[in-house]
Amino acid sequence: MNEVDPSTEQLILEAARNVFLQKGMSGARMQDIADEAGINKALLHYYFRNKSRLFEMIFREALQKLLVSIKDIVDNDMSLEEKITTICVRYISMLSENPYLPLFVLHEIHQDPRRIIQFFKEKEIEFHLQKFFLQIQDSISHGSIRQVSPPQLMINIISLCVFPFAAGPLIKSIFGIDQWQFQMFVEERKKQVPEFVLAALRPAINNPS
Amino acid sequence: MNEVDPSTEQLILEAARNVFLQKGMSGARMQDIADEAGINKALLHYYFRNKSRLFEMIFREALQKLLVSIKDIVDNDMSLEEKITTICVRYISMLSENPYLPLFVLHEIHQDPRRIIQFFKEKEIEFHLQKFFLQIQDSISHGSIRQVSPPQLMINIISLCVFPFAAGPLIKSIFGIDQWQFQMFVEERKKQVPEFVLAALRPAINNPS
DNA sequence: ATATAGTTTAACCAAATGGTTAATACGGAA
DNA sequence: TTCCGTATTAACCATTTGGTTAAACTATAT
Repeated sequence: MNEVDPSTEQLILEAARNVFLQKGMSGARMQDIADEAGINKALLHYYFRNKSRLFEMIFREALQKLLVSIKDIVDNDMSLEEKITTICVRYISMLSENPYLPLFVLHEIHQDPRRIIQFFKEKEIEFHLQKFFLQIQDSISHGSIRQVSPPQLMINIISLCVFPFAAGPLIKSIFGIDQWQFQMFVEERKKQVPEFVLAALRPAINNPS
Repeated sequence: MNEVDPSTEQLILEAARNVFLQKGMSGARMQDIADEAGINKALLHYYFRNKSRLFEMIFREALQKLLVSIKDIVDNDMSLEEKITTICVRYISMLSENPYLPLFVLHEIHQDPRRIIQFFKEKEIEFHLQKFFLQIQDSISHGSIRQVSPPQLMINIISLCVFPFAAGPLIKSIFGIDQWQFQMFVEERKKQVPEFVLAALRPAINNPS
């Protein structure tokens, strides 16, 4: 009796996830979510007080998936080269299964940047970031990669992984390809992007002084 | 009498631009736009039949600015290296002055991908694209850059230029920097990105067989 | 069986929102 | 001055939308 039937709650969350990720907070209608879940609209308010709360659940979950998976990948003892390759491959894979994640999160953060403030207090993103930056600096000092600003490099890597998903429909349209060909294109990037980044980091040919 | 007072129409478009770029189609309220323009809500409907039409104007204009500036840059007789550098510098500059453009356009295309179909019929994007791809192929054959898929390379370049703007608020938050420092960061990218791309394209050191 | 607690629904409500209308202000032509 | 067409507004309307309520349903324990 005191136990909540998880299936309904999960059903709603699943439906909300679909609708919110597709239409965003302002574009989503509670009725849409109810329909998608095959339940009455009032039931949404029974489980989740209001639209904002329901949205919050989905947004946090999405932000989590988007940021924490980076943290997890970065936070281990691989070499920089291995790490970069792993980030790209795993991150592109994750996004292939959640292609709407980036645009959704970016759009909602843009709507209200306060949405992230609290988040970073909890997780220790900055800490893990610092460690990664140090590793980059070490590789530079060591001469194994060429001089580059760690934050710039990091944004470069993220850009190359994430942007194609945010721009999915545009890319399909420009290249005149369908969903399936797009997936091939993205699959190809799992090889291309790490190659590209590592090539960009290779120290220039020694000047023969 | 027959002449429309341009100032009011422009005033509305300016206001609509601000509001739509900030909040998107579904998040924008006609009242917001009227307020922003300092006029009555009915006047919006007098000049532009309805919300969709007004939105269409702004969206087309935005898409135009985002895509045509690429075309213009790509369509000249520079060397590939010059062209890449020019694209990055000019495109990042343009986006610095229109930072909301990417997220707005990407989000609205995602909402309704049909919005682009018509657009590509008019412009000859594909044609210019083909020319650019051929130039890349030539450079590869010529051995002046290493083997790389032209579409992948193109998406790489666009990603590196555009993504930081789509992720502006997120980047500020992660790095704990303010608007001004972010602008510095972006300014720095005008150098970093072309450097990065050209380094990635430099042919590998000859294998000494 | 029936009381009880959690679950689900149909019907309803108030506010927000896109859009309309009729009346008014304005500015130049006659 | 007096028209007359354009520009502008206040008031209004219909629909949508987030949210509420009270009743009905379900299952379990006694």
